[in-house]
Amino acid sequence: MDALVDLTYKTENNRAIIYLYLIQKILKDENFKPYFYVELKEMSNNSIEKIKGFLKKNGLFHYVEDIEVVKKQIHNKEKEILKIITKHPKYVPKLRILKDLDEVLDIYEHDIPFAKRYLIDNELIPMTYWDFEKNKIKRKDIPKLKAIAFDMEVYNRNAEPDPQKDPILMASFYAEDFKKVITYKPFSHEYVEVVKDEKELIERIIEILKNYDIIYTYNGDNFDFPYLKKRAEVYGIKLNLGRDGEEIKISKGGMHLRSYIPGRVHIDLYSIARRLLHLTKYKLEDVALELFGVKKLEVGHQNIGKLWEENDEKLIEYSFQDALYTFKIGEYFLPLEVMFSRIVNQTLFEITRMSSSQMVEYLLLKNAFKNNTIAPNKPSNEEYQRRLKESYEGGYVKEPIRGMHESIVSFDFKALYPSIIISHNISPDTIDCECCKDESEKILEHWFCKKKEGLIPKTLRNLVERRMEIKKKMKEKAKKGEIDEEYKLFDYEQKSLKILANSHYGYLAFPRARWYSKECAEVVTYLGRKYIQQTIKEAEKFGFRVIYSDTDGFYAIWKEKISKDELIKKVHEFLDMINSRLPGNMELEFEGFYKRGIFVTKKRYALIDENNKITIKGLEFVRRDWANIAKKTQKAVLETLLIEGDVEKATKIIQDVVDDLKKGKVNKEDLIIYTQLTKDPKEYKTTAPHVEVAKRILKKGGRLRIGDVIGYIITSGEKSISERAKLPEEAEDYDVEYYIENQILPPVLRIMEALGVSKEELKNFGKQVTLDDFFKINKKE
DNA sequence: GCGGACTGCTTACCT
DNA sequence: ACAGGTAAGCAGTCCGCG
Repeated sequence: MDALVDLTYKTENNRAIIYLYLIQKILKDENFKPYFYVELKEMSNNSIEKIKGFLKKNGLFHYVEDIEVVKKQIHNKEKEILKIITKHPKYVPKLRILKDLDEVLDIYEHDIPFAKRYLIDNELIPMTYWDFEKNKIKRKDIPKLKAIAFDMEVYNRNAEPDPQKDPILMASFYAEDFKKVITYKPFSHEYVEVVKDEKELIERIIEILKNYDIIYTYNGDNFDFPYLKKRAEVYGIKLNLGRDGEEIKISKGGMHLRSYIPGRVHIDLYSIARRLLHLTKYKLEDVALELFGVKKLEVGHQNIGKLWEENDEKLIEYSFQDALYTFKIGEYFLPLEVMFSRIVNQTLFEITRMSSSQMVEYLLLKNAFKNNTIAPNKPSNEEYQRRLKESYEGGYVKEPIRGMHESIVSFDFKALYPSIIISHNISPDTIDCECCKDESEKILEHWFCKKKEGLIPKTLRNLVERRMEIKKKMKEKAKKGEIDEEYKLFDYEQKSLKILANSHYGYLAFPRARWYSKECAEVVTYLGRKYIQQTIKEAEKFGFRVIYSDTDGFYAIWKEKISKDELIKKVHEFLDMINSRLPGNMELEFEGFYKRGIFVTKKRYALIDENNKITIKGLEFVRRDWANIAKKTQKAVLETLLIEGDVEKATKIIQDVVDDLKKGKVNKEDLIIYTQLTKDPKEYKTTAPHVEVAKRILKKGGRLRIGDVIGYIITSGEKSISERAKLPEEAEDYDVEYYIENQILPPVLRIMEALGVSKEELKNFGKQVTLDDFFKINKKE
């Protein structure tokens, strides 16, 4: 029983050999050859001879192993093209020059990495117990792999650690069978292992990591492994961590680094957490708190050197917890990533570093290969720039009826865009086809092939059908009370299928996509708007009052007072009517019932259900760029209004917070405003608080990366807000007026105003509780 | 010269 | 580095005003 864990290729005798790393052994495939396609203006022996002549003349012919004529689907037609098979992947870039020949129209699939190509062309599913004789799945459970979490602490002297000078202090490990902090200074802690010096530490790290299949890190791609490598170089040690003794490969993947260990799976959880969670900050402790509700011990990077010198055991505990929670987070994300790896058919290492558009693209490449279809090329830079400028209309958003509503029901379309794409066969290879030109019905001047299913609808239909099957199995299991391991795996699988299905529409309009089609994306949103608007019209006709709608769903109340049971009955009558009219697999669903809801503006509202569960959308409470004190106050006000409808009490809450702020009774942490740095501080055209803070951090020699989230406090003074923004550790006070006028009051006042509480009324409430500053604001408008 | 209105840039959200 | 639609803050500029 074995499974494919990783795959790469190596060069032996100038030949590329595919290495398949299974759990038990390593297999080699020496027969798979790199290739790409050449489309000729005219397929003829003469043209082929000219190409060969050109290659010979330019000393390129020895790169070519063979040239075949193959029949492929290209530009929606079957056509003979050349398949140029080369002796090594590195020759493919050199042979791209063929593109410029007179005889050649274009070249294709010349930029697909060789190991990925192997998985596209071969039926082999990674991370699955596989029958290598019969070439099929043996079992669906996740292969048992030995996993370890790894983390290092590094000396620092009030600045970024410098790998030329600053040593690694300790390494922590967490695995089921190995929990240790290894260092070279005596510390007393149950998990400490002491070695002689840093050199021995590095050797020990290598020795330990070589026992595991999966290595979890938190930012290991960009920090731990590159740093370890540089320190190892200082001692002349090679990081031969690979299964076959290969060295770790640290390469640039776009703006970031990636640390690849052949034959093992290095999973960096930082990028995964950023992709799959939705948090204010993404430090290890933030993620641990979110996922497990535990407060991890924190020491702050700048204190590590000091703690080390003081021999403080806290450092050991901190380091140990880093490894422990990295492991836990790894376990948490692994199943979903395994499902992506299986569905997209790429290795776990690659999958954990792919964006959703990349996953969609590799899935489409796989399906295109199965359909004998040539993949379109990635856009040139000019084409990319052209695409960037293209825009089109998106989803429909209805202006909400502002204020409080009671007994609200919500409806939404089940997977609106995927179902539109499938039902209307919308795809770059079906749009405006020659064969259906005289098709009577046109959508935005376009039509879609009626004879052949497009690549994207076909791929989507496969995802949707697989998901429905799994959901069915899950239902059966749940009925039998079998909420077991298999059930949980089904759940991960259906989740990953859903995520992939939902990514296809965005991919169509992604300017770097191979299968880009603005026209297709435009038709999808057009039909989406049409369906939701028609459904809203029908709902109104039926007797609902639609309060608000956004893209694929809407909130409604019944036109007159009725009981909840009657309302739910109306809901189902309406659904039956609508669904009987909808085409294909499109379906409107009942999403939920809410006792009350406050609608403020488009994309900003709050609801409460029968269990007093509150849902808040778009309001400041859910935004990271507001101080916690402002968010907490808004939440308290919303709760009071939604549960009790008591405006006066809400006013009192606000007054109390204002008083606390004035008295300086508010926690510093509650005053921090978090804002993401989205570009290099130099690039900003405007002055903004977080940018000013970022510039100061850099001036002091601190490290900042694009994408980092900066926390700051507005301190008192006369200058602009940006100039008064300070890092929490350097802020000595806070600007009371700023926090009252710019943080606390705007979010709560917007809600009060939505309820029609006039400024006059607020003033009166204020007088009763002797508010003073509260009214200053009201005066403002 | 002043204050409010308006604009551009920016962020983070919703679907 | 999947899309468009949207609200809102801050900084800077415009505009009216005897």
